[in-house]
Amino acid sequence: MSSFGGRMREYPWLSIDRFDRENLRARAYFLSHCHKDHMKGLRAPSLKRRLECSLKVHLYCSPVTKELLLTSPKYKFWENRIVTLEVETPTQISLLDEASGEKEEIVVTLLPAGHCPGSVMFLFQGQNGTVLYTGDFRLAKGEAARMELLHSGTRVKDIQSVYLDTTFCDPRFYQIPSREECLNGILELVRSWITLSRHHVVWLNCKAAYGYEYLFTNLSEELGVKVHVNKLDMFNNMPEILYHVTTDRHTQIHACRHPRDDDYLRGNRLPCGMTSRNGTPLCIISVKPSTMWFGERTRKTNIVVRTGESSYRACFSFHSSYSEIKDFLGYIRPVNVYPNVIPVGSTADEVVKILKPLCKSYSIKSEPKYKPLGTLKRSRTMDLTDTDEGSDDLFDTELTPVRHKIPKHQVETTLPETKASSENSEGNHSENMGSYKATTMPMCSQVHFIDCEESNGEDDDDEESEKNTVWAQVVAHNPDSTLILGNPNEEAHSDLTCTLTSGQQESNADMPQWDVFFKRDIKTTDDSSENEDHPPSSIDAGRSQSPNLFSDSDSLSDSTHISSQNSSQSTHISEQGSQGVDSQADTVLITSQQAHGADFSFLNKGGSRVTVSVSHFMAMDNQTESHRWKPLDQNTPCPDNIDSDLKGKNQEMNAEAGAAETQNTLIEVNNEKLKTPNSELERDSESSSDFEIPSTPEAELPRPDKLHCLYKKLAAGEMIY
DNA sequence: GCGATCAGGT
DNA sequence: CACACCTGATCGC
Repeated sequence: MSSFGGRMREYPWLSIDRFDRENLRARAYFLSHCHKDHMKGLRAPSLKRRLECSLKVHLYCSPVTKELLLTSPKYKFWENRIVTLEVETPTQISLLDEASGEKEEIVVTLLPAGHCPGSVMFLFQGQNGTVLYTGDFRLAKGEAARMELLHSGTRVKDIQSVYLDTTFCDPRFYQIPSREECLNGILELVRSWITLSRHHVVWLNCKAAYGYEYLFTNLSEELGVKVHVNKLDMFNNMPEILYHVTTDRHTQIHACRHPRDDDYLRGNRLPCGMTSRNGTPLCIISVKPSTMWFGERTRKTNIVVRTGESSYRACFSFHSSYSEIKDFLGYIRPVNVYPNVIPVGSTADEVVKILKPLCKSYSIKSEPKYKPLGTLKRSRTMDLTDTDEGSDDLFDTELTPVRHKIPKHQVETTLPETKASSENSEGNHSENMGSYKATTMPMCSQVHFIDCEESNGEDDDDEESEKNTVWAQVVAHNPDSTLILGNPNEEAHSDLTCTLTSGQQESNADMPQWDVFFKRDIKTTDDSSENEDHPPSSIDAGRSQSPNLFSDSDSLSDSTHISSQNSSQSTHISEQGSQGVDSQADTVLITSQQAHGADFSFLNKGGSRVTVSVSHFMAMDNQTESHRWKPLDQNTPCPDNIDSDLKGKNQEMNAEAGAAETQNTLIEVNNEKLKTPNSELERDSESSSDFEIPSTPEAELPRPDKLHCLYKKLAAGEMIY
C-alpha cells in the first residue's frame, strides 16, 4: 500500500494520489489511477469545500481514469474540475498560487504504468528539475528504455528524483512471471476446463478492483466466451473492454462477486447465483489470481497451482517484481529515489539501500570515472547477444560513451559536478531548488556501467543470475537481437521478449483509450494451436516443478503440468479429479517455461499483428516502442525538442495567457504533442531511434560551433536543456 | 448520521 | 506470501 504523502520535494504545491491533510492546499491535483488507496481524501467534504472556494484547482488524470472515477456518483462533483491529459503527450500547465499570485509553468507527461486501466506515471518538468512519480506500476524489463518521452534523443533524461512504487522491492520478490506467462497459464487452465462440456464453468476469484480487465478481455478473445461481471457501466465508453464482459450469467467464465462468495462456491453455486444449466448442475472451478514470486535462482515458476479439489491459484501481479524495479530504476538513474511503499517485512532503510546504488550520485561517489575492465564485463548499454557475436558487440560498443552522443547533452555532461551528490545525501532538496540548473552529473554517470561487486550487491552469490539481469537489459535495447535470440538461459526473463512489437495503434479520439494502458496480444501461437490440436488427453504426473515456496502445492503428492508448449506434457484436467474424486491428487502446474514457449511463437507472428492487437496489457510496449523503433514519422514526437522547445512554448503560452487575460490556473498546449520545428534534430532522433545504441560516437559528436555557443550560455548561467 | 480508523476477512 | 477492498466495531463530531 502506498505510503506516499502526496507531495514531492521538488514541487510541494502539487498533490498526487493523496487528497487529505496538507494536500488540501495544493495548487493542482493528480490521480495516477483509480484504486482506493490512491484516492484518500478525494471525496472528503474538506476537499469539496476547497474546490468550491478555489475555482482554479483541477484534477489531472488520464481519460480512462476520469471515466472510471466519474462512474461513481460519489465523485461526480469533480466532473468539471477534471482535466484529462493524453498519455505520452507532454502538456504544459500553469499553476497559480492564489495567495501570492505567483505563477509557475510545468510540463507534465503521462506515461503508461501497466498497473490497471488508466494507470499512469507522471513525469514533471519544471524549474525545480525533472521528476518522475511512478504511481503503481508493472513494467517488464526494458520497458523504460522503450519510453520515448523518458529520453532526450537516445539518452535518458536527467531525472532529479523518482518517486517509486516499491511494493515488491525486496529480493524475496526477485521475479514474478511476466504478464504473458501468467495470462497464458490461466488461459490454458480455463480453456482445458470449459472445453470439457457446457456445464464446466470457471469462476475467477478477483478482488473488487480495476486491473483484471486485461485478463477478462484476453480470455474472452481467445476462448470466445465473455466474462460475467456484476457491473460494467464503468466500461460503457471503453468498447474494447465492454465487448468482453457481460451481465448475462449464462456464460462459462465468471468474475462476479458476492459478499459471501465462498459459501456460494461451497454450495456449488456461482456468486451470481447460477447453480445449474438446463437442469444439469454446473462443474465449477475457482481460480484466484494472486501474486506469486520466485527467488533469484528459482528456475521453475509455476503459474497455476492447485489449492484444493476445485480451486486454483494463478499468478497475477499488478506490481513490478524486485528485478523489474531495479531494471526500471537502473535505466533511469535519477539523482534521488524515494520509495512510495515500504514492503511488508522491510524498512525504508532497506529499500533505500537497494535503490541507492542505482542512482546517479551513487555511481559518482563510488565508481571511478573510467573503468575499462568493468565496462567490458558489465556495460548496461552494450549490445550483447547470447552468441559469440555478442562479444564483438561488447567490444565495439563498450568503449564508446554511447549515451553521450547528443551534442547539447554532451555539453551538459561537461559541467562540473555541483549539487548532484550533495542533494542525494538525503538532504533537504528544497534548499537546492534554486540551484537546480547547476545540478548535473559528470559524463561517467550516464554510462551505465555495472560494477561487478556493486551490482551483485545482496545477490552477489549468484553470478549467473546477475548476468542474466544484464542480459535482460541488453536485450531490451535491441529488439532485433531479441527476436533472434530470446533469452539464452532460462525462462526467468522471457517477459522481455514478449513485449517486442512494432507499429502503433491508432488512437481514437473520442473514447478513453484504455488499451493504451493495457495491451497485449495473447498470440495463438503455433505452439498453442498445436496444443489446441491435442485436446486434454494425458496426465503427466510426478514431475512437480513446484518451488519450495509453494507449500500448498508441495503438499500434494504429484503434479500435473499443463503445457502450453509441446505435447510431451500435454494439457489435461481430469473431470473426475476435479469432481472431488481427486484420484491423481493433481496439482495443475503451468510453468513459466512452458508458457514461455508460447510467448516466443507469439513473437514470431508479431510483425503483422502488432499494431492493433498487441493487446491488452502492454500498450506501453506497443506505443512507446513504436515511437522508439519505427521510422520517425510526422506524428512522432521528438523528445529532443520537447526540452529545447519548452522555453519557447512557455513564452508563447505566457504571452497568450496574458493576451487572453485569462490568468487561468491552467493552460493546455492544445493537448498536442509538442512538435519539433527542427528537421535536423528530427533526423537525428530518427537515426538514433533505430537502435538504442549508436553505432559510432562520431555520428553524433557535437559540432564545435554549437558547443561553443552552449558553453557560452552555460558560462552566462543560462539554463540549457 | 457521517467520516475516520482499526481489526479482521477474502 | 500480498493486494485492494469490504464489513463491522468504535470513536468523535
